[in-house]
Amino acid sequence: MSQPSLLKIYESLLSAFGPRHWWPAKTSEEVIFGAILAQNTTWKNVKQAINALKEAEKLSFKDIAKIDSEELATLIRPARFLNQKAKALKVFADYFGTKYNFNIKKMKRLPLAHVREELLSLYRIGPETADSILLYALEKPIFVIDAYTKRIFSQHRFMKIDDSYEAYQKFFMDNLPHDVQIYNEFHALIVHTGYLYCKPKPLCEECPLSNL
DNA sequence: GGCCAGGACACCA
DNA sequence: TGGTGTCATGGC
Repeated sequence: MSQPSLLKIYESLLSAFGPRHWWPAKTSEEVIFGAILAQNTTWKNVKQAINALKEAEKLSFKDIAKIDSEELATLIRPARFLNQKAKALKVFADYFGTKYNFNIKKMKRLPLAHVREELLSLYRIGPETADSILLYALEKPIFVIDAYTKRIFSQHRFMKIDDSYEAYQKFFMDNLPHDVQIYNEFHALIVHTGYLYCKPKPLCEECPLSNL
């Protein structure tokens, strides 16, 4: 039996769940906060940290550049790894201010590969965080791979669970149109599917992907 | 009360 | 290079 195409999987998830309207943030900067804070953390905890920043009126990198590290760590405490993530936000704020004068439009104008390399050089910005920023904040056509993607697509035998981030990304980008909207929606649908059906104990019989 | 989340990184062989 | 420990919260 041949495997269904990625586009077909995308379409069936889209019809099962509808558009996810990602990323759940009001501004590009808020996307970047979320991308850093969401590392290996539940979104519920991330929201608490973001709300704390909002209430303290610190949800902008201009403010993060000025804030004391310990105060920042306290605000983002619910998002785990507070000291590391506080440092990551400070480092990003520094970079964003120095290089782009806190202007997201300046970043958007540059080529994807150039910005990706810059992002990857920053503290605690690895491939998933960099690509989330590129896709959801800067609207660049790059596919985001996360733990749910690996779980779902290894379980369905498209890939092996231990295949590299780059291998997964190549698989998706070689088999889908290079389209920001599709990459955005597909990854959002994968996370939604994973959250509902592909926890460590999978609920495959209830998952829409089991019908393919 | 234990398990685990929308990772990244350091350290060691 | 790859394998493993660390980071140090809060919801279910």
